Amino acid sequence: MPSPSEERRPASQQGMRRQNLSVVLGTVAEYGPLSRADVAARTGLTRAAVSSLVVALHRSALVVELGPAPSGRVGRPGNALVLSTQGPAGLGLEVGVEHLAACVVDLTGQIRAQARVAAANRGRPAAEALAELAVLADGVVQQAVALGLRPAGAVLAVPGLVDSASGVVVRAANLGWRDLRLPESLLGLRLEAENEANLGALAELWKGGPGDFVHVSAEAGIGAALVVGGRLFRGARGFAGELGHVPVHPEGPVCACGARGCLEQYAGEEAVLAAAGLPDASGDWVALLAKRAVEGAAPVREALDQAGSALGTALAGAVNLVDPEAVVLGGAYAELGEWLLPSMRRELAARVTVRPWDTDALSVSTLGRGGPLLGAALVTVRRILDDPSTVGA
Amino acid sequence: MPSPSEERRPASQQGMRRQNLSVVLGTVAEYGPLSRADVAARTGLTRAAVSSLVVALHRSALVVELGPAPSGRVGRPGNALVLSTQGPAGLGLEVGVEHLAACVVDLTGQIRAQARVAAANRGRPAAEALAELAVLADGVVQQAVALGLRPAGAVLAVPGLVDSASGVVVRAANLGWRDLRLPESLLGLRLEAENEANLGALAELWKGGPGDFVHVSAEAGIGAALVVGGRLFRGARGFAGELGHVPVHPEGPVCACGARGCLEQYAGEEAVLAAAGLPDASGDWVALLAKRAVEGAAPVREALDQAGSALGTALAGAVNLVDPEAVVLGGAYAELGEWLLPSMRRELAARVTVRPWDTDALSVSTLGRGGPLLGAALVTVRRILDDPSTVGA
DNA sequence: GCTATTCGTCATGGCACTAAACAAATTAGT
DNA sequence: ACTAATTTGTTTAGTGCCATGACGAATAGC
Repeated sequence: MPSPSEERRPASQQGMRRQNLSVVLGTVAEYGPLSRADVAARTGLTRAAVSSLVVALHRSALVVELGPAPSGRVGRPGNALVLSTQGPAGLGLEVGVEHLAACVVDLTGQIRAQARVAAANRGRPAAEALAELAVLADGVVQQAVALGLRPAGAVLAVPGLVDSASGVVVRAANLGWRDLRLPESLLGLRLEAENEANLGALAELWKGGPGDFVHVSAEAGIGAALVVGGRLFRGARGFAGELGHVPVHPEGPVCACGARGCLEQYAGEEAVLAAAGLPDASGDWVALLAKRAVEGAAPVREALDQAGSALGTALAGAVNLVDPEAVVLGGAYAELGEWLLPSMRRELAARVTVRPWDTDALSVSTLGRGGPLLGAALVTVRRILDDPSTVGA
Repeated sequence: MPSPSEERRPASQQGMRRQNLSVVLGTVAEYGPLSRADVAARTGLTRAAVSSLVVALHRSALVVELGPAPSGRVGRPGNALVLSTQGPAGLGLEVGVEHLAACVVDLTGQIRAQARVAAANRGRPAAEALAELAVLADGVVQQAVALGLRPAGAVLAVPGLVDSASGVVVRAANLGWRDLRLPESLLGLRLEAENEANLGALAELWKGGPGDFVHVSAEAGIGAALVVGGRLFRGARGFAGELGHVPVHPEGPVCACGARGCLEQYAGEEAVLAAAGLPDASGDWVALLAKRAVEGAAPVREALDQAGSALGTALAGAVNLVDPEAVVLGGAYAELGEWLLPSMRRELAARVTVRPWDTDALSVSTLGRGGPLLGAALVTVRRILDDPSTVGA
């Protein structure tokens, strides 16, 4: 009794066309300026087929020709194709506890317009925050339009749990949001929400990271986004990546979640601040910790070392289970990497023993706090690259 | 700079044909006897297209017609199609520490021929074991051929690490195998090797389990196969699922792997036997433990309860990370489920708190020790169902 | 200037599916 | 019992997409 594998969709000629459009566009995107003949050679399609596909991509403003350029080689020079920097684009939005942000990214992944404002969103009515965000976004979109870009979709990064099927924000504790259904569109664009840690991981992936990694992101809670085979792994119900509640010391202190010895009890915001002797810190506590650590405050450094140790232990379990190519420290903790990494590496080296483990496989995200917003904008861009046929002429 | 997603293969008309063959065959496989019109309705293909595809599938002996049967409804009755039980089949092989086994499974997943012999394979030269296995397999294949079946591939279940890219058995400690390259073919069939725990999980999946689960399998070490979206998840290097070396008590006893407090130190064979007061047990230690537990031996029950507790703690971490639909206890420990489950459930309930967790989501495999062998045979069958075009006329 | 080479396009053909018509086989109704 | 209606499976024509091969265009080397 063979089981239902995936959805069983028949292949059609249109599907074939769709896929080949994506193949050509993806090849151009990945391997820089390429002539039609280059694309044909790389993909296995014929030059004739590539030509026909390029016509369609050109009509949708997805690729542009650079014009014939002397190649130095014998023969007629090719007409190089590149991704259009004036075509469809992605709009990324972010609601943080203390800020709002928006940006537009073109097909090449470059940020072309952005804006950010401080805002006290903790406990603020969602509608109010979203209204202010819409104004911010409108300005960014107008800048982008002036540059010849045409945003094709909007994705909102939320610091909380998002049900990816329904798009409902199940809860975002730091904002006080609960079971919030977002409007379906914003500025005439389809609007989607996604967890910010996931988006940070996607940004990391799409900006050249490896195809399999664990992206640790500590903001409010401690989350881990799993990227598997170039895709974000959401789990059966979309709750994958709750690294913060992996048991580290099974008999440890009781966590807010009810269990004992969760990672958050050792490496969460509250725990670290308490250990550092700054239990009442508020605002940008990460920057505060970094500042004190730079200054050489021993208790702070000690606290971060302990937190890194706990993180490393939990991650060792994750690495043993999931066998990722790399582990990336992102989100707010990226800025504390200097003090967290040594003990994290120590634990990983000691506990990942059954397979080869390179300490350099643990690294700090280069995107910093901008990751989620960038990832949000890139969702739309990647969707276009994956299926160019959705873009109208 | 968009990143390389997957391999970028152009779609061709042959590819379209391949996929639609698979769609039709898969639909027939999943939804029982179906007329061409039924298949067309279910898949969205036209009746004409289905007819053409069925001709090809029939030629490859993959489907057979049952003949027109009165349907009770108005109109010409359909000619029901079912999977052939006389066509291509899969050969599964198994080398255990104390046995050899082989079986042939038809397209419907039914075991049609099997054999099993006791054999002392610990430390035995691999060539010798494989030679005996070949004899066993030959007999099974002859039975299958007499039933009209034609095995199309052989898969060997090995209690050890298999590099899935090269097919080399990196190490199988209990057999004493190390970096062993298996012959490319056996009885004229292409031969592949795969870890037995993975195959057990695949059998579970293909015999109707959910599409996302963690399959715990304790034989020599403790392994966990992750099934994600209906596929076995192997990790970046193929080493995913090392549940046995997830840290449970970070300061615990030193494990053979060099780390401290690995799960194996609490729920591995040695640890459990020692705790049960049977440190010198050998042979079928699982059966021995089960027997003593049934008899009511308190130290044995206590030892199993402790082991279950450690298993549950480690699994709680895994569930928090991976969010599976279910956890299945398979392999040798399946037979000890009665005594392991209560404490496992207790830990899971206490530590999986952030998401809903149903205690029934932890269950014991119904396949028992036959899982890996069945899974091995099913690999070939599934491959045919996934790409029927590989089957010659 | 001539040849060789490479690029992009055009014309032709093949393949796989859709669309529509048709023959076959059954039920329902008069 | 005969006709109408319905459903099945096949047949025929048509469409879309890619492969093949030929052609003009543009360049380097001689």
